[in-house]
Amino acid sequence: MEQQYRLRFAPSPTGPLHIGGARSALFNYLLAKKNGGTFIVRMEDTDLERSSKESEENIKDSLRWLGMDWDEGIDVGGDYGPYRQMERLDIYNAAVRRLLEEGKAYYCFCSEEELAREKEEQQARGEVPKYGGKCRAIPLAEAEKRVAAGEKAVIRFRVPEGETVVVDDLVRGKVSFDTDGIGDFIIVKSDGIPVYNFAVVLDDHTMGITHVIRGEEHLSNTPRQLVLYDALGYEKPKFAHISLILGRDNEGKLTKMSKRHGSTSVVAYKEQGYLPEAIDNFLALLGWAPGGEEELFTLDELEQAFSLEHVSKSPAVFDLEKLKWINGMYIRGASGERLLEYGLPFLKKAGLVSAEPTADEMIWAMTVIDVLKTHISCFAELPELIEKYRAAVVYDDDVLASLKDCKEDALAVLRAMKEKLERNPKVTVDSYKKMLKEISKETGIKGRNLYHSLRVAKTGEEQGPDLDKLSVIIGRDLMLERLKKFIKMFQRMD
RNA sequence: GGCGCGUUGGAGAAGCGGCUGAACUCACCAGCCUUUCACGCUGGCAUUCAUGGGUUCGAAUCCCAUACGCGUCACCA
Repeated sequence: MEQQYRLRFAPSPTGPLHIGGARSALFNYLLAKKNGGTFIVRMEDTDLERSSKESEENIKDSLRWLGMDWDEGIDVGGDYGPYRQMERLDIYNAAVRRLLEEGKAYYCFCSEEELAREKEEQQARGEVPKYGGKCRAIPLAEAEKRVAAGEKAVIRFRVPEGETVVVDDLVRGKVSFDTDGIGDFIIVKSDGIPVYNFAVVLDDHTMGITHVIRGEEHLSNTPRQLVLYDALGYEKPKFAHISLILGRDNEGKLTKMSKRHGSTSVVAYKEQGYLPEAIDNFLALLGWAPGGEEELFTLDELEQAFSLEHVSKSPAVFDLEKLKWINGMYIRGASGERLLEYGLPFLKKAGLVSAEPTADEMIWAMTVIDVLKTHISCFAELPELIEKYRAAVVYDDDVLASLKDCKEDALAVLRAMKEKLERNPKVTVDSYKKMLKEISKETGIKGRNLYHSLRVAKTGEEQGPDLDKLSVIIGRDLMLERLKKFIKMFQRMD
C-alpha cells in the first residue's frame, strides 16, 4: 500500500508572505504534487499580538498568485479542519488535559521576573539557561486549586531527563540532541493559548501530515516536538529542514535574508513586475538543484522534477541577478496577452498610457512591449527604458565641433552621408536606412563599425536607439523630425 | 557559552572512494551576429574542493582536530 502524502504550509499571519516562506511553501507543494499527495494550508495564528487579518489575506493572495493552490485548508475546507489554530483550541485543551493527568505536564506559577532572574544567574555562571523546575513537584490537585483561585499559571511539559532525541532528517540525516539541554518548556501560555511547539504537534498529527518541510531555523525546535510526539503516543511525520536563505548586506557579509537586503516579500516582487513562474523557478533553485543542465522549469515541470534528494544542506544565497535573468527569460517567452496584462499597469503608472487606454494606446503599448521585451528583466524597467529612447539626442554646433576629433572611419561615413543628403535631401525613415546601407557598401565600413563611427560622431555618447524601435516607441513623426535635425547638422558639416 | 548545522569558482551548484585532469547555470571577459543596448551563437573563466592531520593502492568524497560562518536556546512562530 502506497503511502498517501500529506504536506502542509503553516505560516503565521504576522506579515506579508516573504521569500523564505514562499520557498518553504513551494517545496511542500512540490513534494505533495510529485507524489500525488495533498497540499494543505493552515494558519498558525496563536500569536494574538502580531497576527492580523491583512497578513493572512496577503499570504493567501501571494500563494495563489504563485500558483500554489492548496487542496485543503483555510478557505477551501477539508475533513481535518478547522485550519486556523485559534479555532482548534478544543483539540489542544484535550491533549493538555491528558498530559496533565498523566503527569507529563504541570502548572508553573513562576513569575516572569523570577524566570528572568534565574536565567540571568545561569548565564552568569556560564550555564545553559533553562527552566530550573521549581514548580515541577506541585501536585496537580493543588495546582488546579490555585488556578481556580485565579492565580496566573502556564503549563510546562516535563521533558524526560538524560535522553537522546534523534531527528531523522530527510535532508540532513540523523541529528541528535540531548534532552538535558532542553529544560521543561511552556506548552500553554498563561492566557490559555498553546505555544507553537505544542500546537504544531497536535495539528500535524490530527491532520495526518506525513512530511514536514520547513526552514533550518526550526531544526533545534524539532527535539521538543519529537518528545511531545512520544508523550502523546503519536506517530511522527518525516522531517526535512531546508537551508536558510542568505542575503549579502552592504558590507558584503552574508546573513539571513531580511529587510535590509532589499525586498523580501512576494508582493514586492509582484509589484516590480516579476512573473509568478519566474519567482517559482527561482525559489525552487534556492537550495534545490535539478539533475541536468536545464535550469528553467515551469511549475508543472517542477512538480515532476522535484526531489528532496537534491536539496542541499548548505545555505542558499539570494541572487537578484539570477532572478532577473530568469524573469527576463520568462518575459521573452510570454504570450502577447500576458505581456500586455503585466506590462500595461506599469505604462499606466508612468503616465505613458491613460488609465482607460484608447484603442490606439493599446496598440502602441502592445507594440512597445513586444519590441522591448528582450531588453527588460522585469516590467518595472519598462517606463524608464522608454524614457531613454524618448530622450532626444540634441544635435547642435557643439557636436559638430566635436567631429573634428573623430576617427577616420567616422569622418568617412559622415562625408559620404553628406554627399548623399545633398543629392537627395528628402528623407524618410526608410530612405535613411537605405542610405546607411549604401554608405556601408561604399566605404567598406560596415555593421558595428559603421554605426559605431556614427555614434561617436553624433554625440560622443555611447547610446543611440535603433531606428525601427525608435519609430515604434516615439512615433514615426517625432522620429522624422529628429532625423531632419540630425541631417541638417550633417549638411552644415565641414 | 551549550547545542546544532554548514564551508567546492564572484553567485547558485553537481559530486555519495577510482568514468572529475571538478558537470551545468547566472555573472564576468573575448569573439561573432546585429546600425545602439539587448537577444542569440562561439570560446574563456577552480592545477583545486576552508586548514591541518589520519584511513586507503587511490579522497572533494570516510575519520579526527582547528578555523570561520550561521542557526537556536521566549508565555514568537
